[in-house]
Amino acid sequence: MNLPMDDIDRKILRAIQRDSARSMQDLGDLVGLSASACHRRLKSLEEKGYIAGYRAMLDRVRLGLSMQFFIEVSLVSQSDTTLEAFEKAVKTIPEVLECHLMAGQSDYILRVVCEDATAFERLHRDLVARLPGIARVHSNMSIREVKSFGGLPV
Amino acid sequence: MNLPMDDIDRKILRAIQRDSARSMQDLGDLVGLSASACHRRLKSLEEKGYIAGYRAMLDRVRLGLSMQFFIEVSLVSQSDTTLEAFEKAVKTIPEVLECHLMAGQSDYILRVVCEDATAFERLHRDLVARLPGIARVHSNMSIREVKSFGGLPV
DNA sequence: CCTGAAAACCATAGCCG
DNA sequence: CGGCTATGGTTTTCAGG
Repeated sequence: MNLPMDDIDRKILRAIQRDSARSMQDLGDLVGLSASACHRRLKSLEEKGYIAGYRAMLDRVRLGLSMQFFIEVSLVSQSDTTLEAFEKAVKTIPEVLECHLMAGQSDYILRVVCEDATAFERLHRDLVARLPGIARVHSNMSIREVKSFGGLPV
Repeated sequence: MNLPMDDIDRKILRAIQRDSARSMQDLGDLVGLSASACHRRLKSLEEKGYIAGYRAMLDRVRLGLSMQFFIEVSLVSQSDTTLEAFEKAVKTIPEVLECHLMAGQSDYILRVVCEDATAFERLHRDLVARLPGIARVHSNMSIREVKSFGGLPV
């Protein structure tokens, strides 16, 4: 169940994490297999849990979400209740795309997006108002996505 | 071409960014449309550039990439040549999933993944060796993904 | 702009090397 | 395990409201 992944499996994973809209025929051609053999491999990889799902990637800028921030948040305490309350609240805010609990000082890093400066002011106020237990907030704006997520190294 | 996006379009985008493997029939049912009408809407959204692509999301932990870092990098200078050399090099390192040029001090934030502490030591040395113009590096480890990317707010 | 049916296409299972 | 073939389902197109 675990390790038996060969070069063809890796090729399949590499291919579909860049573009999952290909036909089995095309995918097979790409990795050097017939469509049916390729399909069998893919199903097996899915069953073994290597594939978490299939999604459409939307164009952030096209949707008007041109600003992106990494916001560092420190909490007033690191008690379980404080952390749990914060984490529960953070999950309900759509502009917060991701939230990571960081090693070191029990800080969080949030990745947020919004339309423009006005929207960010609103969002910032909203975050401070709705997230409980905040001690410090520091916003870092991304000027440019130099390298965008293009898949895991497999 | 730009604004005419109604509630059904948004429902379609919300649905496919969570799961793009549904049939047109199911997607149509979900948004209250026949398969053909839904298909026409989807094609139109693609043509208008709202959809950047379709991808398989791989399971990071299942692939053994259990560690994740946000690495802050400062460069020795902010001349165009320094920045360009750094950015070109950063794109070639597979473990660097993303790289952002940050506002403020011409710093970068890199999101990197790796297997374990040993792999991180290797990767860290590799980064310092291969990325030109580095003045300072500070690695922040994510202990836990509190909220994982689940799509843009649309 | 939608629905519903027809046509083209594709995923998928069975069977044999 | 992989290839080939057949079939059922899905996407995609088209006629009509």
